[in-house]
Amino acid sequence: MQTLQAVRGMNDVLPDEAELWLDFEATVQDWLARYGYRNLRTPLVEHTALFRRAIGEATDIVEKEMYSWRDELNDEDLTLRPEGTASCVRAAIEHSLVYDGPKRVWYAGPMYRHERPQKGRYRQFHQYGVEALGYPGPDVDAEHIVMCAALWRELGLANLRLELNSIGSPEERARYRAELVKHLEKHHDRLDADAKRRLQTNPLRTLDSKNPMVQEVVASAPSLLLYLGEASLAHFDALKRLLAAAGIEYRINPKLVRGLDYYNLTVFEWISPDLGAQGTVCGGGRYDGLFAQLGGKPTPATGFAMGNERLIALLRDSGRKPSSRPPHGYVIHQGEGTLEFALKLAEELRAQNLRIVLHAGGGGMKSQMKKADGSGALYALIVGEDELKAGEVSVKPLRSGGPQLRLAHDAVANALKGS
RNA sequence: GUGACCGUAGCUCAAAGGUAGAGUCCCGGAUUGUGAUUCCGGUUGUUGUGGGUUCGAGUCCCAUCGGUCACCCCA
Repeated sequence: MQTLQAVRGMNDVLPDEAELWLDFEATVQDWLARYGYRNLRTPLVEHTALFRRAIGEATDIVEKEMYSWRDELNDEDLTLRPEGTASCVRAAIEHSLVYDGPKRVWYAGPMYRHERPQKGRYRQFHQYGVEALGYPGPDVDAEHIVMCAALWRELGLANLRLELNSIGSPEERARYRAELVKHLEKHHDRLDADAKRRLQTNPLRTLDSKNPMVQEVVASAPSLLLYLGEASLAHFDALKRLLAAAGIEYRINPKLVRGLDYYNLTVFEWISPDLGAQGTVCGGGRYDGLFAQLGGKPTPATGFAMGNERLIALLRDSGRKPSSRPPHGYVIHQGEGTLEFALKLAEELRAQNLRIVLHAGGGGMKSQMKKADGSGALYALIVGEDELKAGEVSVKPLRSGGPQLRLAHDAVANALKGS
């Protein structure tokens, strides 16, 4: 029979690696709590219309990357979420979450985009997302960037750089867009197919093209920053002042536009030089128009998301080992009636908050000792027929050179705790 | 979606068209109740899959699936 494999671009995380994930998740969740963010959980599946309206019809995500299907049972068009912000805003509107004031929330979980997998890019990937709903900024914009910097410090990631831009209001962007299209059309013969197609759909995306020829055309284009009005500039300046006061280094990148339509004003990305072509580990920005666009009351908001796979890859490459929690004891049993005793002993010890592995699967003394060693346990707890008769346990240290002791079964817990 | 490179034992890798191997891991034994070290022995497999060329294919060709990296895109 042909064996089945995981779906392309969707990966198993085996226990050795999963331990690093657990450490990462514990660090992130503790960090979120320290900033006063609360968890919001939304379904992985949403109506397709949500993403079409939130992310934008002309974006790559909506045009070609969504896992969408028609649920014939209900006559509904459904989609596996390609990102988390749209769901958060939908939930906030649906449950009037910001009715009694703004809210800080976070979400986590898998996202799905049908792209060709490569380093740092998978069809199922995982994000932590942070959203400040109902805050006009720029104070929370600064908070988000400052808290990112704190997390990188805590994770021991020193090599990340911050790129920052303001893309203004929709009106300012529309005026700029018209000028940019004029400029690009003057150099029409030097544009590649993508850039030509985007003239109609999404010309701003051409700004961060990697094609050298297109880059030359873009380099001579007017800067988006020149089209920002007074209010947008004031917001941007205030953010820059707050970052300077917090000692955050950044680089203004006027070509940073981001791929989702809902952004306005602040946009930013944290980028690692150590991840190849997919260097962005975290990105986000302000999306003041999204609530209204999804039918809610106009509500300012801002947020960002980080990619677990990419951050964990950096942790792994930096030599980070998962914190190990080896068993305190591995219970070996041999002889008539010893399993019953061993089972009770293991439960007693676990009730004392000790990590105890009870040997299963039979085998001789020697092979059980080997399993005890391989488990990483600090002690082998041996129950043979002699011990059974006396109600005792032989306790053998496996990691230190101490002597093997023979203890009453109810004295074992203290012996293990004392180590 | 496009391109380049790569698929051999659970893992890391050899075998330059002529009998598929090593290390590691795993299992057993060296005092029938004692691990990790040492010694001895043992299983590693439809060479990703399907075709083709050839007396003969792990090796060459085609297709397909998968991996890696890049384009594209973004977390």
